[in-house]
Amino acid sequence: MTSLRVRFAPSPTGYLHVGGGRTALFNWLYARKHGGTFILRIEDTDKERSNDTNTKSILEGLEWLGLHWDEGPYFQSEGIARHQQVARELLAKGWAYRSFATSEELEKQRKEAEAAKRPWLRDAPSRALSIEESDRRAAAGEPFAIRFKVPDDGGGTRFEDAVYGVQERKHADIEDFALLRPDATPLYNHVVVCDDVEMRITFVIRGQDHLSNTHKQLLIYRALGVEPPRFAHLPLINAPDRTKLSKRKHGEVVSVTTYRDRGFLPEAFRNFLALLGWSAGDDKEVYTSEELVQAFTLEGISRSNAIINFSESDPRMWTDKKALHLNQEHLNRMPLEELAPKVEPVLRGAGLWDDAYAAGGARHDWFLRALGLLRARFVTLSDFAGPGRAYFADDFETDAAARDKNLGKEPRLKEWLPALADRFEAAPEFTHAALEPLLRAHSDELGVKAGVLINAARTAVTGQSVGPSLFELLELVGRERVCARLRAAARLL
RNA sequence: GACCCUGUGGUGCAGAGGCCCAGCACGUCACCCUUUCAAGGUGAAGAUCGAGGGUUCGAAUCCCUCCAGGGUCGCCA
Repeated sequence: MTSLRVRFAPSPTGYLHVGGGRTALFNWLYARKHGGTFILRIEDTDKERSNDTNTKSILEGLEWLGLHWDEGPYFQSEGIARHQQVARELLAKGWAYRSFATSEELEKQRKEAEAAKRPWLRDAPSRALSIEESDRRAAAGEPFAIRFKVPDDGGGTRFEDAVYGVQERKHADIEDFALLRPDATPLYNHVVVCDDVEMRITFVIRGQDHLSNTHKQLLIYRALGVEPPRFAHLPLINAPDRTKLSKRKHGEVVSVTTYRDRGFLPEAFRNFLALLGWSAGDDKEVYTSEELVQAFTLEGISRSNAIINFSESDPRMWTDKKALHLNQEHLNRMPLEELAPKVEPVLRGAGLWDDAYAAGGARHDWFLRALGLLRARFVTLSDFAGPGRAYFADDFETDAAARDKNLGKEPRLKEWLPALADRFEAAPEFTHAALEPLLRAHSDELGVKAGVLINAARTAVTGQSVGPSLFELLELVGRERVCARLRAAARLL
């Protein structure tokens, strides 16, 4: 009885993208739900394309997502000697053969196969070589790759995928794939099996792009005499144009760290990712992380590819609206005490942080009230430093459209605003309950609709045309700042 | 080309033969509330369930064909 072990095995040929993030998430959820071990393995066998920067950014992405691994990161490149050893064993046992065909010869073979309308399957001349002849040529220093000798027996491979169901493939449809290059460096299909065996992986959860590769890997398991793990393949995530997501084509939306940098909550992003290709079978959409772990099942994974919607031209749709919406939900449902530490780094980054806001600090309660009031209309954490800037600093910008709409149309505001400030100055207490009658009385006396003053005041005090209820916001910002801003706005008219 | 997978409103998902003249959410639109709104409330539009054939008393759900999209076929991962 071995315990459940799953792994996420990205190759560091790029940063962590959303598809990878989701694969990692599903592995993590599965492990968490069943008390298994979640392993991280970096597949860096392709030295040409792998680099440390990418590895770092993948780890960063996973950390931000909160997908903590129990073991690793292991680096595939560290096991090369073992991979080579296994390949030599396979060769010795007759499960593989030396493929002496040069690149040119292979290309020729493939062209001939194509011309004959047959798929290329084997390096037939090499495969037909006697062991003695093969040994002799190898000893003579002739370069060769090692290829798996797919049985010629009319049989096939079969496995039951947890998502896609029973999968069968005839040996006659599987080509003799290479295990080792002529320089003895190992290739993907071989390495994955070696490492999954070495790490005693019991369940492989990965992208659907590996579905057909699985048959090759099964062949290796069989040759090795090792019981293969179970498999679950995940549908792919595509771009709105239905093509594969790529940074070149689709830009930053595909990178997990973009979501971090744009003020996403990791739990919200996990929630979004989980819903891309999975559902509990009901209509529930907003999940806390605990609920997600509870509800997650492989059976709920769908087989069709999902599309992540976004638009390069519309900044409000820089990523999927659903993701944004989910973030807003999480932002608004989260206890304020939990939200506060998440907003802190954002404010720090914008130079808006005050240590008095911290838990136990003099202004902590005020800070929580501010977050509570502001978040109803905010979507991401970044909003606190953007449209929310005026609540934390005096050097905020006034939105041009807001100024035109609320301050620019009524010239008499030049007098009305300072007069309002005078009234506020004299108010016995600066609370929303006390402020509202004051403003309304003021507008009555002036014979204008309260809305004119209310909207002008909102823009003067916060720089925005939208925001929380004015009187609550005034109370929050405080008498001194409010009055100063009302007068300053009037001076600029 | 070969092999494999998929196909429910714009998007993400429900739906596992009758409860579906198809549900939820996002988005869109309208209205209400109101001091604003990218907030809240209410409501509307939007799907001949890829197409065509079957099976069945009855199909989005089962079968066949076709079409479309995706994946794999590398001495990439």
